[in-house]
Amino acid sequence: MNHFDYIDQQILLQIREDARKPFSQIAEELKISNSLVHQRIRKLKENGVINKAEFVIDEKQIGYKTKSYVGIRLKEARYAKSVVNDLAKIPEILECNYVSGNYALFILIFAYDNHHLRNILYEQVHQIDGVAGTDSFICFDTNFKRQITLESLVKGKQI
Amino acid sequence: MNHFDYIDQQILLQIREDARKPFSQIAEELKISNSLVHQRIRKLKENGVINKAEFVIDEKQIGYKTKSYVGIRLKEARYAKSVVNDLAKIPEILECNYVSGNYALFILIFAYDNHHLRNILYEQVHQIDGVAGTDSFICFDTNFKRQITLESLVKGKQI
DNA sequence: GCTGAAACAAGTAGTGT
DNA sequence: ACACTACTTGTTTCAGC
Repeated sequence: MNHFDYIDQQILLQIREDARKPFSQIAEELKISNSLVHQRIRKLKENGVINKAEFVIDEKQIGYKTKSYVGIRLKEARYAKSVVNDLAKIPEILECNYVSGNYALFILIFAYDNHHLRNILYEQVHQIDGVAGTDSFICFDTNFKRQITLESLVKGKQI
Repeated sequence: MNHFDYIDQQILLQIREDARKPFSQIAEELKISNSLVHQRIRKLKENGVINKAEFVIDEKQIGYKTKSYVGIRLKEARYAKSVVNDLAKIPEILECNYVSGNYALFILIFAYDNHHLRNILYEQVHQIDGVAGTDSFICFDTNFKRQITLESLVKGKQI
């Protein structure tokens, strides 16, 4: 487990909201040198706390209007690995997890519309060897979507 | 619906993978001026296609080991709005959607461990007025997690 | 572990085609 | 819609505390 101090926490809070924020500006606000900001960010990368900076694309704006979570049941548990492999080939599936409960796998799909979603499920997912059935949870609206809190992050003294 | 050309597509492909990639470098690779890169990105922002750049934080590295999707059933549909309001106050809930199917709401929770998850569900979520019950889909492993494909984005000629 | 200065690279804005 | 130039700003490295 990593150790974070107040500076690390503050840097993380800022860059996760704006990955293009100038390091020099962060330095100014925290009243530290910009080389220190640089150093800390390098260490956070080395420790795998942050990996990459991404511009967030609004899926709706580029035509993907239907978002749906889908639970997948398998004929037998041993199919899991090969099913995951086949699911990975479908570009509209953005996330795939092994889960507890009624389903073996739980995936996230973005499709152009409901019809497109239906096609992906019936013509692609259901054709995969080992898939017994699926249940869809189509998202009518996303009420909120946010990043994890960092308030509890600082183990040391907060200056 | 927006119109995208080859340049827009290429810029999006690059900055969504590395939001800190110098615009001048993108310009060089696409053999255009860096002011054009700048212009295009400004337009993509104006159109809401991209909104912000975020550094991706690895939740596991900062102590959140348990990821779980949770379906929520309500006593009556009319509770939906106030329940969403109360869910938003729980910081470990990172996403909340209205969905079709067996559940009214579908949320994503990150907790320190299974015990912490149990506490959040029993002591917080289940106490909310209108919540009838929940089903948890704890993620044992995330096989993949990726961004949407942009191959189909270009409506015009690809040079 | 941190700062400060200096060399270098990138972002920005205005002008012209 | 795009490129070019001049100007401003940010990044990065390294010697020194």
